[in-house]
Parts: sequence; structure tokens; C-alpha cells
Amino acid sequence: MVLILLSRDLCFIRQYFKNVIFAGGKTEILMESVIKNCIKEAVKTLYNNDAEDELIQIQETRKDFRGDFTLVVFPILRFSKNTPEQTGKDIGAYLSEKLPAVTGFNVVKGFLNLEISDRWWMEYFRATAGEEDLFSVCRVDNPETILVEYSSPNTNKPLHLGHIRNNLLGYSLFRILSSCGHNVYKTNIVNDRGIHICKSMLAWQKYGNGETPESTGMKGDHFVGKYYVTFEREYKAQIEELVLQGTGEAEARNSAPLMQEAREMLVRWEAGEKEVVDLWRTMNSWVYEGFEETYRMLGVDFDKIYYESETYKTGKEIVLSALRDKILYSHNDNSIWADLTAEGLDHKVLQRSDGTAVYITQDLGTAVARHNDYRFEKTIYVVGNEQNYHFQVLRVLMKKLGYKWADGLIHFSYGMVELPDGKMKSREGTTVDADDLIREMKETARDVSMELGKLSGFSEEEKADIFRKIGLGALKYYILKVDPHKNMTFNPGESIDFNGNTGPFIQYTYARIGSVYRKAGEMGIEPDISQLMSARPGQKEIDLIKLLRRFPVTVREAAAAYSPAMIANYCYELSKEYNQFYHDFSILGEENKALRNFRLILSGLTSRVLSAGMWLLGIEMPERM
RNA sequence: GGUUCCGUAGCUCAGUUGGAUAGAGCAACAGCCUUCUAAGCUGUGGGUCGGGCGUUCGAGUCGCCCCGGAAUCACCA
Repeated sequence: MVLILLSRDLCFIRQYFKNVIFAGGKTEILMESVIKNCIKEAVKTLYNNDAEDELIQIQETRKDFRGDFTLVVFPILRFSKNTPEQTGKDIGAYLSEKLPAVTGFNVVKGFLNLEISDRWWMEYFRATAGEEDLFSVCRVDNPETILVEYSSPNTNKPLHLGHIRNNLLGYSLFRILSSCGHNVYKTNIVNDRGIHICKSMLAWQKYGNGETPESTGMKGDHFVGKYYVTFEREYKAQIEELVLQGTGEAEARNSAPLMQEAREMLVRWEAGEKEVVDLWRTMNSWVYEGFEETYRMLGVDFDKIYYESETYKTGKEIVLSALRDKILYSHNDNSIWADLTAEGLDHKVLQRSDGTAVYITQDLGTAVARHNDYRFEKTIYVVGNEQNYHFQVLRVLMKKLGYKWADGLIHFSYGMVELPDGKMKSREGTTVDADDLIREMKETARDVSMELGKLSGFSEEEKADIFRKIGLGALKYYILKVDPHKNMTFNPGESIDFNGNTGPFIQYTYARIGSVYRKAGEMGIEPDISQLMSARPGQKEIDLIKLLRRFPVTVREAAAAYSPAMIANYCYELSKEYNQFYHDFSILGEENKALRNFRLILSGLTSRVLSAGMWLLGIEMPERM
């Protein structure tokens, strides 16, 4: 072990990467393991005792103290039967003697801070810088087949900010899990049937005068959404009139002619009546065209899209079959129910008395269809926390129906996006439209860039591409940096920032490094990894190496926690650290060639890690900005 | 009322399995471009981590009880 640490054999360093150990959710990289083992040895030698792994807590030393790794001494006191200070000193002395990489130590209160040699950090850095695949360390031993369901739009209105959060989370999750070696498939369930769809169909029939997205120049989903709004407006007017005539509010809602017609239309649709089905197909196709465009702008896509209009039938079969098997029961009115009281839940209706399916019916069918298609270990449903109960029921229900794999159905529950004055409501028109927001972000990116006087000498096409990357980078980062399961507030009045903890800040750091490399090329300077070890790093550079070392660990933790936010915050931290370095030190102007080479490679790895991290978030990096 | 989630600086948010003096950004103020991109860097001010009790050598983090907010408890989706 001691010898291994001194070894400069590249094979060892390769081995280092294979030695990222994840035990019980904990992450350890070899250096920590080496120290840990040596401390066990110390406890055995000094105190004649065996220390359990959990008692030996190694962490990175906080910046305000001298050292690289820190042992929390308190848990060891039970063996040493001595003061924290003395115990720390004893173990520190033992480690310094046994581990050449440990060049010194200090004890502050109950913390033993170990100093690691620069040489060791450089060895580590050389190996990482030479590694082509930054995710190789992240790969799990047992890859799973995982489906990520996200987006799940209704086909009666365009996407809004809430959907954006959903899409970004789902897509990022896909990339994070894939990077860890899982076989991940992106799926979508489209809510393309039901009374809400009939509403916009009916309104178009009555008030549309045959206009189309083409004839009006509108995006398809907005076009259809317009008729959904029309329906709600006219319906409301009818209700008001009925109430004026003395009808009760509830009765008015129920008996308004428009609502009755919508219901009739649903029945005709379910009966497969050609005229209705054709209209449904046409209007849905308009919506899909619109969605396609929004998805394309957001940079998300799907491996397989499921449609509720198909899976609800499978769901109904499952329900009927379970009824025959007496797993379910029916009421006198022919509605079908599940009794989940034994599981701590309630009774749940699975089919209406008129024989039509409810929301959860299609989820049963969709899950089974997906399992037939993919034999997945897990399906991760990216769905808002307002549906927590629904997914609790879904899993319990599927277990009850005998699907053992239902344990793999995971609700990735994320928080709502709220406006300063509360929740977004489609019907009240208080949503932030996805297309509008994306367009505004690109415009803001243009304004900011122009004001800063950047990008002169670029073609309009190149500029548009850069503004797109920056605008979307700002938007995506703004949303993904927040812990997914928390609600977040979006203030439309204050535009999304481009300074500080933002996407553009990280993109800017990347672009700066790109600029350094271009300059290096002009100067004829080539980075040379084989010359790395002749450089003597400073403290800031070691700090950067330490931060870079945390990247694969962060990815693994983000995968385990389903949290793109952890990646986002890591990228920010790295950018901030790098910008300090960039400000304080000259790279190409450094006269010591070994140091110049080292700084260039350090910058190169930083840009690669930033780029990889942002890629996990679905954020593109501009080469210049 | 039951269940679940949230509460950290004026605002928006970080804070790894409990560890040292709770951190960023925005906003405010004061500095730094003849040198690799100033979308940057440095500094100042700003906190009863909603409140209390408990567990522990140690609690923003774990447990219990309150307070405040959100969601949900439909033959809606």
C-alpha cells in the first residue's frame, strides 16, 4: 500500500479510477481509502482495537484550515481513551510515518488535518487529464434498464413554464443515469383523449369557420389552445346566463348546452364515430407539430411516445380481468373499485359507472405496455408533486394486481413553479408560455451581448446560434439549479440573470478557456501531458485539482439523488474557482514553460469538465460569447 | 380533519451519511481592464437556519410537539 502510493506507474493511476468505491451510499476515492485503512492500522497498533468503518470519517479539509483531508477524531476516542488533541497527534504521527503522501498534519480541536504532497495531487491530475472519458469513473457495476417518463402533455393547450421544468428535469435525468452506465429510454405519455380534448374540438367546430394553423399562421398547439380558451369563455357565459335565469351554480355547470355537447362528443369519440375521430386526428396533429417545435427548441426528445388513447384500452382490460378474479369489486351502478384500505389507502374507482376509463386506468395500461416493451427494472415518472397520492395508489394497486415489478415504479416528484402571486393556472391565463419565454430569453441574450459590444465580426447566423445557446443556457440553468423537490418562484418581472450563479457565467468561463486555447494555437504552444510532472503547482492550482476530482463523485451522487441541481451547483463552484485562478495568474504569459504547460492543461480539463457537466443538464456551450 | 412536502440574509437559492466560525448570487456601497474575453475579480454591510424540547462529544441536518405555507384526499386529469 505504501509503495503503491509512491508508484508513478500509469497502471496504478488507471487502477485509481477503477477504485471509486460506493458502499452504502457513501463515496470514497482511493486516497480516502488508503488513509482509512492506515488509520485502522493505527488504532490496532496504538490502541489494540478494531475500528469499524463508520467510525473513521474522512472528509476534505475546509478551506480555512491547513491540510487536504481531515479525520474527525471524536469517534476514535472510545479506543484511545485520551483527549481529542492527543489522539489526533498520535494518529497524525503514525500516518506521517507510514504514508509518504502525507507530508504533515495539524490538530485543531477534535480534527486531524492531513497534508498531502503536491506530487500526489499532480499524479492524480496527470491521470485525469489523460483520461478521455470523464464518465468512466461513474459507471455502475450492474447497469439497469430504466425508463424515464417526462413531459406528459395534454393535447388541448401549449406548454408552459411548468412543463419546461418537467422536460428539463426528465431529460437531464436521462443523461445523468445514462452516463452512469444504465440503459435509459426516454418516454412520453400523451394525454390525447378525454373531455378536455373534446372541448377544444367542439369550440373549433362551432366558432372556427374552418380556419387552420396554416391559414392563420399560428403554431398548432397555440391554435388549438385558443379554442380551448374559447370554449371556457363561452361555457362560462352560458353558466352565467343560466344562473341569471335562476338555475343553481352546480346545476348550471352541468346542464350548460356546451358542456352537454362536449360530453356527447366524448361518447361519440369512444364509439369511434368517423367524423369525430377524424376531427380529433386533425386537431391533435396540429398540436403535435407545435409540440415538436417546442421540444426541438428545448433540445429534448423521446425514444418512444405512448398515447393514452391506446393504453387506456389495455388498462380497461386489466381492470375487467382483475374484477373477474375478484381482486376488484363493483358497485350496483357497475362502477369498478379497488379496496386499498389494507394498504393504508382508500377505496379507489377504476372505471366509471358508464363504463368509461378514469385517469389511473391508462396508467395501468401504460405501465404494462412499457414493461412488455422494455422489461425495465425501473420506470421513473417525472410528474409534479401534486400527484403524489396518485402514484402511491398506482404502485400499491399494481402490486395488488400481481405485478411484482411494480416496486420499480418510481415517482420522481418535483415541486411546482410558482409566480410571485401564486400558482400558475391555465384557465385563468396566468401561465408563462414556454414558447414566449424561450423567445424572450434569446432576445435578452442578444440585448446583453450587444450592450457588452461582443461578437462583432460574426455572421447573423453565428450570432443567432450563440444567442440561442446563451438564452437557453440561462433559462435551463435557472430552473435546474434548484433542488427538484422544492417549489420554486419565477418572477416574470425580473428577467433571468446573466451574471453570478447563472448558466451564462459558466458558459463564459468555458468560452474564456476556449479563447486561451485559440491564442495558444496562434503562439504555437501545444499542451504536453508528458511534461506535467516537471511543474510545481501553487495552492490555487491544487484547489482546482481537488475540485475537478469531485466531478465523478458528484455525478454519481446526482444519479443516486435524481438531482440535476447537484451538477449545476458543482459547475458553478468550479467556474467560480477557475475564474479566480484566471484572474490571479497568467497562463500563456507565464515564463516558466513547465508551469505554463501545466496551467494550460489545467484550464483544458476544467473546460472539459464544465462542458460535460453542462451537457448533463442539456445545456450547450458556446465557443465564444 | 388525514396524508405528503416545504420554511436558511431584503429577494432567489446552496449547504453531501450529523462535524470546525452557516455559504453563494441578486440588490446596495467601495475598488480593479496598456497584459490570455470586466457576462469577470476583490472588498464592505446583511442571519434567533420558523419556534420549542429532546438524542449526541457535536444538530441547519435526526426524533417529538407547536407555528406558518403548499399539494392532495373527485365516477377531473
